[in-house]
Amino acid sequence: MELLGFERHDHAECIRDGLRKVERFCADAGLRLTPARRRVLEILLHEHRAMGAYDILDILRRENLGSQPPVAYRALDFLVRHGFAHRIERLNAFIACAHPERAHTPAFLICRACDAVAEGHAEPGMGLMGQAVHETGFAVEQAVIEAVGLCPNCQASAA
Amino acid sequence: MELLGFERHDHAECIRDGLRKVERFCADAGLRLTPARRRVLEILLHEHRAMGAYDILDILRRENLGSQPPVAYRALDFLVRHGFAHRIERLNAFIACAHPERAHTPAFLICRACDAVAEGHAEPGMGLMGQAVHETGFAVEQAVIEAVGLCPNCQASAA
DNA sequence: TGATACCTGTAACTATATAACATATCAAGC
DNA sequence: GCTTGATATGTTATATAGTTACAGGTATCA
Repeated sequence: MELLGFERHDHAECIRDGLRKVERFCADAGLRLTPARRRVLEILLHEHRAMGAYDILDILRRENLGSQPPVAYRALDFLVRHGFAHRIERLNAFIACAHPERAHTPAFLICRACDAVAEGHAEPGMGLMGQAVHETGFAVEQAVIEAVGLCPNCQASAA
Repeated sequence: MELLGFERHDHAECIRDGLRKVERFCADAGLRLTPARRRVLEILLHEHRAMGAYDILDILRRENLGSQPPVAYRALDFLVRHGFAHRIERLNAFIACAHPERAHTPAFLICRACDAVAEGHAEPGMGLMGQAVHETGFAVEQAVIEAVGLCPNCQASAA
């Protein structure tokens, strides 16, 4: 499992890189990365945390990119559908994907103190669920794996 | 991983048994299983599926056990807090716990066709998340594991 | 250049969840 | 029994999250 999210990094480069990868992917796949969609992705990459649809909408509104909820939800739908962002069920929020270059089942570590979210990835049908799936014959199409707790930084602060 | 939910069973007995276990636990632990709480648990056991808070509230209303959202949410909070029910994040819904007798991390298999939900249990810190937790030092307090797909019955119907 | 598919704008609405505060009930110690 | 503190309930209002529906715009390609 690969992680990202609790460490410091060159964030400007990380945003540029994220955008570039998605632009590339869209160009190759014939997807339309329209201004609203691009801006929402940029916002998510920039904030680098899980954001509610209405938080995003507030920003879009200020920039005259739309004022009604569907604007945000449509852009988010697009990003999630194509794996450029993920929805965090536990938070009713969205976050840019940490490695959009390949398909994966994301697994999130959510810090309840600082709200940081780290994304790892898990093989579907592995570990925990693998056995259950095998026993019952359930056909998994999508998996939600989210852990809530304290990140290393907040554990240190608490102690 | 133990499963429950896609098979037929003696449901009347299953409700009685579920209630009895919780009554027993509350008596032992000095918890107050008040009429509203008891009734909500009974409803969840009876329906044997994930139900929204407002579905439950409708029933309570008909029975004069309360008419406003907090009535349902408080009862559900109590049940979830003590492990007698679980919240399914993916569905914004609640379901009676399949084995309230012992603490566990639930893992759900959610059928998108018939809405049945099967509950298994997972050791926290095992499998997928174990390695991530180890690598980062993240302290997991609670885990959400939910898979969406097709249950065996619905796969058969589809074919 | 017209058909088609896809994207956007906007109003209204539905669903889910919480805050706040007054009142009631319970259980323990005096 | 009475008081006290903790816990539970009733109720109004409000916050937050997400969808429907429909009119109109834009890109693409035959």
